[in-house]
Amino acid sequence: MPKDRKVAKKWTADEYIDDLFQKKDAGKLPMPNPPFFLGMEVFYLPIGQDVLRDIDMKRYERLVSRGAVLQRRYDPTTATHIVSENGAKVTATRLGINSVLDIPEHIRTVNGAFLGHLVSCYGSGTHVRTLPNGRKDYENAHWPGREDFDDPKLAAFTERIKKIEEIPVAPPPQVRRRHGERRLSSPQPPARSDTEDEDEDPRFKRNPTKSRQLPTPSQSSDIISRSSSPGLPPTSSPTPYDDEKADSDPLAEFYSKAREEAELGLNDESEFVDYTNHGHKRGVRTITHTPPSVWSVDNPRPTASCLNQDIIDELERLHLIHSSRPFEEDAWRAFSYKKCIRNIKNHPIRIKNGNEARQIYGVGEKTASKINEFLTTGKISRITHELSKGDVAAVKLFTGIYGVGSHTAYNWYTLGLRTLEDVRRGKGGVKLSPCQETGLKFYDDINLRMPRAEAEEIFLMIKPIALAIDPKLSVDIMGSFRRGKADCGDIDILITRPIHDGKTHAGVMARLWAGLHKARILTEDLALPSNMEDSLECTYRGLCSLPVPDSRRRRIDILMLPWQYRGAALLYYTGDDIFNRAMRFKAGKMGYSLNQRGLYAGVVRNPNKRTEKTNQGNIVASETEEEIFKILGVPWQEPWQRVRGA
DNA sequence: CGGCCGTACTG
DNA sequence: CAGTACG
DNA sequence: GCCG
Repeated sequence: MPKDRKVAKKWTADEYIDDLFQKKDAGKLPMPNPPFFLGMEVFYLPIGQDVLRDIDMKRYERLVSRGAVLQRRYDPTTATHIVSENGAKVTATRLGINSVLDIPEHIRTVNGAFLGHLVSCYGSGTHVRTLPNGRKDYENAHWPGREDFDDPKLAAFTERIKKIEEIPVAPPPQVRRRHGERRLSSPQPPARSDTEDEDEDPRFKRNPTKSRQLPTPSQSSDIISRSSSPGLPPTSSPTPYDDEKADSDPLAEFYSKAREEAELGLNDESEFVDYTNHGHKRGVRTITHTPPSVWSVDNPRPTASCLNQDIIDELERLHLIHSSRPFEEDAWRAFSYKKCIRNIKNHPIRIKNGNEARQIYGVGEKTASKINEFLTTGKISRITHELSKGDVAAVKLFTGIYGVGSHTAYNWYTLGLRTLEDVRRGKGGVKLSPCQETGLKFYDDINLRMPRAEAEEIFLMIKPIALAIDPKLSVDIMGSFRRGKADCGDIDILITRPIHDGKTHAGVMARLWAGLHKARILTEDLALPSNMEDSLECTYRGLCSLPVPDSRRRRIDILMLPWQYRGAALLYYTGDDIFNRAMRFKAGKMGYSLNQRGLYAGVVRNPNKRTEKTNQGNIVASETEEEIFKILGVPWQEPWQRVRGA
């Protein structure tokens, strides 16, 4: 019984939620009116990992008794609200996402004070009429509305408010900062006002009392960020790096290393399969504070940190330079820089010199010395030199055209083309493929991300059209949408069909394609499946738009696959790409091969031709994502936790 | 020194 | 086949 | 460009 404080039962959140709903179902929970949380699905993130505070229990109860549904695990696809008293970084980490900015826009994020606020505003209901029989008439009642959750005093994360305001604004130009300069800290409104709330304990307002547990890197970086503007090092504040270092550095230092080493075939406590065959498993064991598993895919990565943002900006430039050049070596250099960037983003403490950078997995001698150059001189001469040539800018511009990669772009540059207008005019005699024509025509639209809501809206128009063709089709929206992202670069739809009645979805793609064009949802095709007519497995790529005036073109991919492959297909089509690579990499090291059709054992490859398979192998798993995770020894991760890239 | 994911569509 | 794209 |  939660009320018996004397008994002092320690409740975990899950237990308490279960208990609450049991009571509610049994009619034992008092249900005060009005039920103004009806329709809300809340993920409440209490402070501390295990034992609930009294205040949290009280709030849980209040939420449930007023009609809210509580999520045991965060699910962005159904959540309407997140309540968190934690800082942005801790919250992001515990939601399994990179940043609170990845929380879909429609989900309101509020702090714990919101409950008291709502109760005080609406506690007895506003405009609720009491009927003669004593019951209440809620017909014209005034419920807490959007504005209540937008109240800055109740907003959990000011950065989300900022983000919503910023949406129409174009991305800011990259500002060069010299060494030693800090970013302008934008005037941040106070994160929270110390409201006089009925049940607020001021001790818990700000500091996530880092409870007796080992500090995690994200926790410590959270504290750093809160001591000044979000995500930035304190200007001259009393939180010197050394203090942080003393407490989180030794662990933090090698988290990304551990994760990355993992990716490359070191070990995992639970599995402990000797993938490397090197025999000295102990070396890894000496790391006592590592997360339970060290494979990259096994642990949701901690929050991105902006501590080393200036360094990352420089590495991004190096990445851009090399990805602009159509040579294989450059492609791999770009690959390396991307890896560096990922790992440095995960590095929870400020890098002070090249030596420190060199300790980070993925940062080699060359990059470390470049970082050192940047930290001492404020610039990297190599970057200045390379960028002065002008090819990088042109290639970047041209590769923005769908269907134009670094080779084509670089050729055009060599031919003297510099602008999109040059391309349009066919300068230098360049000819565009049909798909590139479309890419050029809708250059701006294609390079723009769409709000999550629009992706959903388009999907909800497509789904019934598909189901009209065959009501038994399974039609899902995948990609960044399924990962719960607030905005989507494209719409990914996976279609398949159960086989248990002996029928198939053969020919559906052709009919759907026609139907979607007729409905004016599909506007242009980029790549048609080779055989839409009767294949069970095909890919469509194209553009679509909401069939209303002035709507933008959006990229859409439709993938069809046999039912048996559904799990592997979900896995593939959900991504993200880095997560997929890591899974495939791990599969490879374990002697499997993973693709969108399944996990295969015994695949033999031609040692000369990398992609060529001498032996197809036997399918081991493919019907569900879970079995694939299980066989690969990867702890289950929800789609929105599968984020490895930026 | 070789590997760095594995596949589908275009022309 | 090379080039580009997808997650 | 980094790693084994």
